[in-house]
Amino acid sequence: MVTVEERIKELKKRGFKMTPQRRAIIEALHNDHTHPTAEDLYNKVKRMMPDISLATVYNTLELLEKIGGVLKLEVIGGKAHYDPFTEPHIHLVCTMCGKIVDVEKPVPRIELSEEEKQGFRLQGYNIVFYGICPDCQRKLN
Amino acid sequence: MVTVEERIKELKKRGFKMTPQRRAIIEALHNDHTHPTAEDLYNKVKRMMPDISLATVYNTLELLEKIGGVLKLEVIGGKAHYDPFTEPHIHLVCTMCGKIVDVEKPVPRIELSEEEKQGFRLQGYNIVFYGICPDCQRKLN
DNA sequence: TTTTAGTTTAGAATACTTCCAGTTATAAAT
DNA sequence: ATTTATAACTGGAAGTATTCTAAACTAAAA
Repeated sequence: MVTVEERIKELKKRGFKMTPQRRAIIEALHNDHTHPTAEDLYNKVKRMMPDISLATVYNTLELLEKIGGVLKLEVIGGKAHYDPFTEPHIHLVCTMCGKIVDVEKPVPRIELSEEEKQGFRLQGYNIVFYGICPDCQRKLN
Repeated sequence: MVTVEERIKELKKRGFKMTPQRRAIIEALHNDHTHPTAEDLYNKVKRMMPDISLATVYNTLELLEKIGGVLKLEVIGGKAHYDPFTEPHIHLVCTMCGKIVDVEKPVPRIELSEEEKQGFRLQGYNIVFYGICPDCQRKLN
């Protein structure tokens, strides 16, 4: 797991300025394993930094995404979730409440032949499982 | 590949009414292998049926989704795409323009252990490859 | 036919995200 | 330390995609 300091070092190395807002957002993201949305992070950071803007959270997440510092998960119901753990891994998504958890399992290696690639220059792939989480199963009864 | 008539029969069997709008939307969807958005379908159907409403397209797609008659793909950039081919298959998505194509390859079987499921009741899984399509590669030069 | 319950329509409402203009702060240069 | 140039921040407006609403309409059953 990459640390907060490593992410910050990477940003500086690329010539971006370090600000208290960025540090707070990166820390909040790294201390949160629930795959928070931008708004979740905004609410967390606002407790320590009441004047921060939601736009700054979006800007910082976009910046992190560009340098490979966060995975943006656009899986269900219009709200993007962010994952600080950027190594390839499988996600498990609840189709009722949208909750996302990581699956601790080696990602199966899937290769596409040249024909299957259809001329695309491949960048990677995602595997997402769908299901109903324990909480929502309980609500069904 | 399931036909338009089979989809319509399925809707009737479940007690839904058949309307010219629904038929037109289902036909437009089945004749389109580009994974259209709701708006794409709206624009296509409007040529034959100028008074149709975008809301009807959304309603019909939601209805189809409920009976398993279409796959809703929420992969990139906020706009849902719809796929009339509902057998499990791999998708290839362009990260520059959002284009989606099907991959003709048997879907690898991936099993999760009880521990890996974390109490979820599984419903299925998706595999999505990301890359840059031939058109967008050309634009890069 | 008549009935009725489901469907369509247009536009309003909502939800998430991006954009914008003015202000402020960082980091480099002096 | 001070200055300076530029990047980043803020709050609110704007932009998209989708859902909601209420009135008018219509498919299908009686």
